[in-house]
Amino acid sequence: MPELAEVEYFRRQWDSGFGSLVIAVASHPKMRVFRGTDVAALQKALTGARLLGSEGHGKQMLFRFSGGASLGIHLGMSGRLRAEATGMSPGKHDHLMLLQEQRSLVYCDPRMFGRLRLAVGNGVPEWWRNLPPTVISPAFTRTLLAEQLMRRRRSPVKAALLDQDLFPGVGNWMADEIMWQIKMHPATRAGDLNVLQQHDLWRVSRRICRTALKTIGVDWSEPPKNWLIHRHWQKRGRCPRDGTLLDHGTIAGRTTVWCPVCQKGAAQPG
DNA sequence: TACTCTGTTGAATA
DNA sequence: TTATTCAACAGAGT
Repeated sequence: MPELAEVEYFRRQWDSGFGSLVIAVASHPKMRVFRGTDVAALQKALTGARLLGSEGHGKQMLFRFSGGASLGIHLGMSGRLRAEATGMSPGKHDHLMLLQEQRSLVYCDPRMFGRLRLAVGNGVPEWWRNLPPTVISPAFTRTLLAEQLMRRRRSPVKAALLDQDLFPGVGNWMADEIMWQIKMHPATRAGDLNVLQQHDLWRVSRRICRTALKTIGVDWSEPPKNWLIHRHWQKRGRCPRDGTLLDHGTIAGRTTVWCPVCQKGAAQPG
């Protein structure tokens, strides 16, 4: 589920815990989500610490605690965050629970492709430094995009959209949404875009990120009715623009949906 | 039963 | 060597 806006929504689910102490930490310490992380150290660092705030960057999140500890969370394919009333015991997939006086902050992840990590001491964690510019930031310039498209000139544009170093936070549905809104076949080679197409990609990807953050990211409300996302997982979905039966296939290793009429003109996959 | 999946990684391949 | 594709991870839903 979680792409840019979904991650932002889940990050806010822990806002109610800001300013409160973590009384105890419950975990499933042997689960895959803790790979590479010392769970005992994590429990020790967070127990008795106060949750100060959080930041998001693409699909990554950082939660800051008093005493200098930072908890990094990536939701993977099926991770979620929620706040529960106190007294709940962890469910099968609730791999980390931060117990506070008024609530419990829960990380749940059935498939465990997500990841939890800890940094202690003051300063920015090593894994939170040198992050690429977010799509909606001023540093995400047309020039930067053009350079990166040229570097990956032989790969499909869809693969470039899924590259977290270039479009942090963009995932499968957002990539398909962007390609559909700019009316370009997702298998188009990155190096084949002319200047106008590059500009379209830049402008539309920023607009889609902003709009998704304002809807899904705030309260899980629906993005605009005419977006492709609403037809994306329908078995026989039709293009919101022209009603054509949507085509689907695997591009850049991922399920991809596109309209064969308004997104034609590029090389076919395979 | 068999096949799907909104993600990332490291190995295999071109 | 460099860039891209693929299999693996693990569980739930169809």
